[in-house]
Amino acid sequence: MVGIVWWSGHTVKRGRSAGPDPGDWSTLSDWNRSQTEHQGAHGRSGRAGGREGGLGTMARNALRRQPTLDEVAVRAGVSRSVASRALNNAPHVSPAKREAVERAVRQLGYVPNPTARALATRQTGAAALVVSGEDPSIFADPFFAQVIVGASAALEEADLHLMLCLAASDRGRKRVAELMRSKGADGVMLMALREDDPLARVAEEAEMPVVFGGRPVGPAPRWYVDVDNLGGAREATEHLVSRGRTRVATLCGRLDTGAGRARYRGYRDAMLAAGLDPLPPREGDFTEPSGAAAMAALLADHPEVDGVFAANDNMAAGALRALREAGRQVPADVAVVGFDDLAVAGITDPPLTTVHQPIAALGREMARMLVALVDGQDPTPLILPTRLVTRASA
Amino acid sequence: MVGIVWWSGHTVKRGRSAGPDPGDWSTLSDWNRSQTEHQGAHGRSGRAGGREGGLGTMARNALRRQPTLDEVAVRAGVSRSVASRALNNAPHVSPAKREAVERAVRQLGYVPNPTARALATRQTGAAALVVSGEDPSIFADPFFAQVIVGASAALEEADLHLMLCLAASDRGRKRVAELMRSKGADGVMLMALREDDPLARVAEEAEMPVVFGGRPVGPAPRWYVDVDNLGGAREATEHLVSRGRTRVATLCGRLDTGAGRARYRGYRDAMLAAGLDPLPPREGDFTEPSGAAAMAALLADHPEVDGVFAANDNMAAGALRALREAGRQVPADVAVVGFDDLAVAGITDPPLTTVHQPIAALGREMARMLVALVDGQDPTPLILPTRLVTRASA
DNA sequence: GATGATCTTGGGAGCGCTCCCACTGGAAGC
DNA sequence: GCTTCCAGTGGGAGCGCTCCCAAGATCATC
Repeated sequence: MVGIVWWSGHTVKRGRSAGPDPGDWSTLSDWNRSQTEHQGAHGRSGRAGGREGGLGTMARNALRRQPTLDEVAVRAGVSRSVASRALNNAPHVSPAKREAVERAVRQLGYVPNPTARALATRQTGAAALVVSGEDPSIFADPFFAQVIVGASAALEEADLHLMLCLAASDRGRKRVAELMRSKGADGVMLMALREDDPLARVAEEAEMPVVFGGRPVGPAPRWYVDVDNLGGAREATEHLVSRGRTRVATLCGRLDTGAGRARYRGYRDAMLAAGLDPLPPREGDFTEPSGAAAMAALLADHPEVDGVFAANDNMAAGALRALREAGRQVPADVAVVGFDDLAVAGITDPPLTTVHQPIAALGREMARMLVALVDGQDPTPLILPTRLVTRASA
Repeated sequence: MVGIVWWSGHTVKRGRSAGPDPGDWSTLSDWNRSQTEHQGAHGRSGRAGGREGGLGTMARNALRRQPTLDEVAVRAGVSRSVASRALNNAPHVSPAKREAVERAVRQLGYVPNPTARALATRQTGAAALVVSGEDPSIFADPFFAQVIVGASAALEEADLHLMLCLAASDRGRKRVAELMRSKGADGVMLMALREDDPLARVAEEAEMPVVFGGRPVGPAPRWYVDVDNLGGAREATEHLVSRGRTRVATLCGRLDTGAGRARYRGYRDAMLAAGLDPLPPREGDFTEPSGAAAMAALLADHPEVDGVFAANDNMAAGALRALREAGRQVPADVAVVGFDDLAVAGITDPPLTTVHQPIAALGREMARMLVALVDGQDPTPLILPTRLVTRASA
């Protein structure tokens, strides 16, 4: 059996049958104690700290520690270099040794330590998805869940892990900034950035691969994936017009977001193209209550309205509720079109005609673009198509 | 200016004003090239690979590489040890030197390298949230988004990052297993595990802190956070009974999940306690369509039903739709109660009476429990209370 | 003023991996 | 037969940090 230096000067016998050695235990215990005392800036103490007086659990954990590549190499009768090459199936390894390494890996149950690998390669093997916004609950929108599903699948293909950062609080934003500056991830996907979000600048300064999800307001970033908000909104409005609606209004989303603005522009363009007067936008914040409020206000000011394009399904659902409460029939009196085609759209009464956007694809393409970027390629921005889904509301 | 060894035997001059040095550039370029050739098992090539012919960008990136703790120490005129202690505000550092280190950190824009720290401390600074299940789209349920919001906030307090793992595909499950075995995270939160999910065993074998979200079917794990499904379901059923409903059925969720089973049991208990006959459960899978289908089937077999407890809001929404299609009035003919109190519950027509469960709190408490575990404490399982929210449907 | 006790300090080993490089021996080319 | 080449190999430095330890500085105590 090989002797492995555990800490400076102390030796732990290894091998499956090696019995516990009191001397080593006390060493470990000392080490753990000092770990605990030296608790770092982040306020957590050492991992293996003194639960239930310690010896039993701690010693067991410590002795059964992960095998290292060195041990695999020894067992396979090769050098660490060869073992490493075999593991990463790199060239310059004879079939025999490759086989020996594989066997040793299996016997020892070896799993490479990703942290060590990350330190050596300067790649963390993780990509971060940052969702920015004041209110953490905006994230509760099922929209993000779908983005995540898509991104997760694409990252899985590239064998990257997904770190999720909800940059709502100041503290959260600071952590994201630090993550980027410290290169704690190989790349970042940035979503829902407001105008002048400082995180955009931090990302740039950190010179780290960044893909934007949704073109932010302002100058276009170099890499982004977006949905054809303009075209979708135009199509929605055209649909209302084609149904003979002439007094069509829009309940727009926050105009300091790219999507909110583009969807409003699409509405406006379509109205003008049809020779109709666009009504001034009613601004909401993409939530159901804001849609209901905007709709109520709209009805008060413009009772003659006969068609409504809402910036998303949540707001459309709110509009439907406000219309119901005002005694208007949908679509007979007022036709309503939403945007997103989330699950809600099928559940509302009446079911919502809405602009379908490929949300999971958005996530997937963001992730793929990021992977390409991390790989050193230079992908081009991408706009994903939308399509109108006709249901009962318009 | 200090000379820093870049790779073996080559030296790069450092400092803000150090001009580019052709010799070093070619070195870097060689290094990058070999990085690209040696692409590893994971199929991605070296990070800084040859985009746009290389020299410009690559050299700039490479030269402006992150300052290290050593450089901070040199600049502050102290040893690396002192710098490290100052940084982690550990004791045994004189105020003067502490100040000097802080200044150097500011001047250099130093950010500690989390990977190196992780390697040295054997703590990754990340916790994983694993969502298990065949279908990745189950994750699209807004439920998870809220769990994430809660967990994220709690992890933020402990300065841990959140890794999100959707263990849907075989590949995904394998990656999660490897993540656990390689200790790629300090702890894991496991959600939506089916009966006999192999990930549970892997987690145990990896001897890594694990908190279950929702008590899985089978023997209770040592650490879990759950919602009072039993009590909530009982309360929902009692509510229906108290409204004079006697032929009350349940549309239950998957009975191989802890929540599905507990909610069914709660219904059953309440019925028996009220001296009523529980109807055999109609099983769905927590989705809207499955709720509609189950409701339709129920109506076919038991047209006399006058009350329905659905295992969650999605299924309740489906039931509402099926009832509407069957021409039944809610709540006049059939009263409906859901479970979850998600956003849908307020949007359905009529709005849903439902059992509110503190989902964000579930995520938060899972994360807190995990942090405690990582800290070496031994927290006790937690059951969070539910409460009935009465709206129009029952 | 000598003897500890405590606080500060820097050196150095270690975390577990990757990758450069120098070296070997056999196949190919002349 | 001799170079030339290259697949195969192992040694060793390096990634950037933490933490042990021994030694020096400072202070209190008798």
